[in-house]
Amino acid sequence: MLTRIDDYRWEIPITYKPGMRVPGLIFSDEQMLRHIQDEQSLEQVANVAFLPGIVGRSLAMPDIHWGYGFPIGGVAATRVDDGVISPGGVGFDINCGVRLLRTNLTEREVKPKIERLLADLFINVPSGLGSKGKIRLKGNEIDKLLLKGAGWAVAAGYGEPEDLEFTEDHGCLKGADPDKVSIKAKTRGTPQSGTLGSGNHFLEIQVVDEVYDAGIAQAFGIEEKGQILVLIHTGSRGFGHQVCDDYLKTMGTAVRNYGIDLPDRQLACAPVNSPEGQSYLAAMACAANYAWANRQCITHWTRESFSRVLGKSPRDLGMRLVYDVAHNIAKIEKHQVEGKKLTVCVHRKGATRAFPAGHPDIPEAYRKVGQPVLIPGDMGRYSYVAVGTEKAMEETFGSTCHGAGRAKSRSAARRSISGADVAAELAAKGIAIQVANIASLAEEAPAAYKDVAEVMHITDAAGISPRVIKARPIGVIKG
DNA sequence: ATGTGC
Repeated sequence: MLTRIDDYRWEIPITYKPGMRVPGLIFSDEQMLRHIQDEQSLEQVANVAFLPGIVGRSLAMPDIHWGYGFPIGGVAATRVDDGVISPGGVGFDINCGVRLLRTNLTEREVKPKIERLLADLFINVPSGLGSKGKIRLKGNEIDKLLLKGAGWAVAAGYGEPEDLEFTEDHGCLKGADPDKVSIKAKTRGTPQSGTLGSGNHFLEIQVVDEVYDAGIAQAFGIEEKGQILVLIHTGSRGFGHQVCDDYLKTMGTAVRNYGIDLPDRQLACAPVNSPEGQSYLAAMACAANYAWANRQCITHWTRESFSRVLGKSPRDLGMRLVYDVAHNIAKIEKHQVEGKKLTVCVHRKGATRAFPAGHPDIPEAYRKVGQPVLIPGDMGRYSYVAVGTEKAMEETFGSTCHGAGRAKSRSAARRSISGADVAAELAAKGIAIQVANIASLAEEAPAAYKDVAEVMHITDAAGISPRVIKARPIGVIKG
């Protein structure tokens, strides 16, 4: 099924399955391929290549694993003129993403207070499955949040206007239309705004452990080993899930109405320019904005807790936002395809935008170095900051990986790993934890994930997102 | 990921 192009690129030829419109391209190496060879995820890469209007290649990042329709770690660009949009190419957790804060603090200052800090954060940042937040949205306030995203949160007193400058799309995707969102989605979303959620969502206090490119790190506000960072990983909670659910039904009907031929029902889609396609994009933008508002509120409470426990103002603590980037989203972007500038719908599902230096869509302060790419690992090992490149623009529509990728399913992890053992392992490594649900400790165990260092080795060597720094956790909040 | 499920 796979043809080796070079050490880090593997092709699924267009002839693999009749109906593929473009070849598949997987960024991986021999070692990583052993993890995925027997899974259905490669079949999903081939299936995505059937989508009407797909251009370039059906792409997969090194952290690819099986998902709904599209693989997680999949990227596909479709022509806006005559191509389709597919909710399965975005995922259930619309605008699941990562946000990184820098601080002036060092490990030495924080370590003695880590337990108090975690305890304060755990109370201040609502977390856990089905958890409700402390924001009370009344009347049509939810619609304003859906229209304005992170800007709503800042206007409501959660964070600083400067935060928006360092958020992808300033934390607000254009074209959001709350009228395209079901009452059910709004009902689920209203009490959950400003909550971390569960599963692999987390808030981590980390220490800079290795610096690969001091110049770029410096531009991002990361100065040295030992510096404290905060990484926040969450999405659009039940709201985005409901939006996805609603539109999968709509798209199921659209596939029949427009006579779209697909190898898998889960790839349900509609022409980008159809009423169904446009409605999904408008609802998806609402969910993206919900997630950005969510991460913005959590940022505010994080600053509050640090300030309270360390007895300094957030400004003195230097808790500036490095960046906030989505890894489950579809975006209308212009890309060079076979020598021509084309407007495409880039589906990034478990894939991070990685725009190069000079791109107008990245913050002015980073224009000379490129977009920060935030890659969470697992709670026992490390996470990375990388940077977007021109090569990513050429080869992957400006995209890269999004994390470690699971090595064991949730159920397999529960069967083979004990939560108590994980707690002991983390304690032995000096990593403090606060968990809403003890069962999630086994599911989220380091052993349930692949080594994110292997993933980053590939994206670095392939040139689509070179490493800038590595950070290790010293305190973890899990939903 | 998610009030784990039609």
